[in-house]
Amino acid sequence: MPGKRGMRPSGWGRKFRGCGYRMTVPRQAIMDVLSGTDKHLSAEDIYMKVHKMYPNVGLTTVYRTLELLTQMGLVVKFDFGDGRARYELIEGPKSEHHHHLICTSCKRIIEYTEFIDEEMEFLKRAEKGLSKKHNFDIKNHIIQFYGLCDKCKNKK
Amino acid sequence: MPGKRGMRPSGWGRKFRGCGYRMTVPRQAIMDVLSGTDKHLSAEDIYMKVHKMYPNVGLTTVYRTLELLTQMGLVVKFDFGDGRARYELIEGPKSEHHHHLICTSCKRIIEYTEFIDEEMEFLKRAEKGLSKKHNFDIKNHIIQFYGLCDKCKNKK
DNA sequence: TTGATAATGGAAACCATTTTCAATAAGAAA
DNA sequence: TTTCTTATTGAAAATGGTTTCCATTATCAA
Repeated sequence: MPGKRGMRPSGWGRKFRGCGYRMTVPRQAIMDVLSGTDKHLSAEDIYMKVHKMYPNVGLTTVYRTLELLTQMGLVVKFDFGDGRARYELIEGPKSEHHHHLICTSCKRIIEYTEFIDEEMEFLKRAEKGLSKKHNFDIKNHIIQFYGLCDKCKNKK
Repeated sequence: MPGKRGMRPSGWGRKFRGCGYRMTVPRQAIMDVLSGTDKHLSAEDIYMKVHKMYPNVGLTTVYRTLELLTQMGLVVKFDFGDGRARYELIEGPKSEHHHHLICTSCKRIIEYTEFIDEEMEFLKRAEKGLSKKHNFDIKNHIIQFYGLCDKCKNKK
């Protein structure tokens, strides 16, 4: 007889309730999708994946939930310049801390996970200083490099 | 009789032509606006400023020019999550290298210029390594910190 | 000065995201 | 377990920043 009386509350449920929100089927489904991928998904991507299991969950709810998660600091919202936002769980089991190179010519996105150690060192100091000076509670960050990818730099 | 035969070509004109583009009145006006501010302006902001001097320049042209400048690597395009992009000249006379803190609750943007020295050190190494490994020609970067500003962290 | 064509502007189209609102469901209280 | 308050939802419509279309104009090399 595992568990004490009904189902073990999902870790996410606790998190939602802790912030004063309710845990619902659509929200659970969206969390499942987000924590089951290591890619940066658009709202529509997530909607389609959720839709397979729960066809009655609407796109509107996906947007609303993503906004909520972003505000709660659980999700990062990226803009790669192609007109639709991408979302990533900040610390999923599959996720690895990474950043992006963005080609300003062909809009290609390259992920990289190198130099995270050096980055950490710099960020630790910067975050500490910025938190104090601006009285700002830093929860997350993004770093994006812009330039020309190997294909585009040799064109023209 | 200053200059040699007509006007000295604007530095920007040379830059445009060097990339195979023409220098035009709207483009010059947009460059003037961009290099005359130290703020991150939206396309509409720029359009309105240009409009005062050249009322016949259209918003479409502003968008097109900003896209061109971004591709040329002269301008950075920011997304602060409020539904409209912001643009900044990378090295204007008034501009100082800086980044942003973004409050995920009230969407407030705080600019900071501190820790640029430490940043430089980290970036120099990262850029060198990333350029080599991914054969990517890095021209620019953005760093954004997300979290709660002083007002929002004490709410609720 | 001329001519090829890049650039422009206004209107219409696009499309990701948000708003509206009546119906539903989560979960605290009884 | 049932009740009740109200947060949440879904579908459709609205929004609004950005792009596309296309006929006209302007740049600049020859």
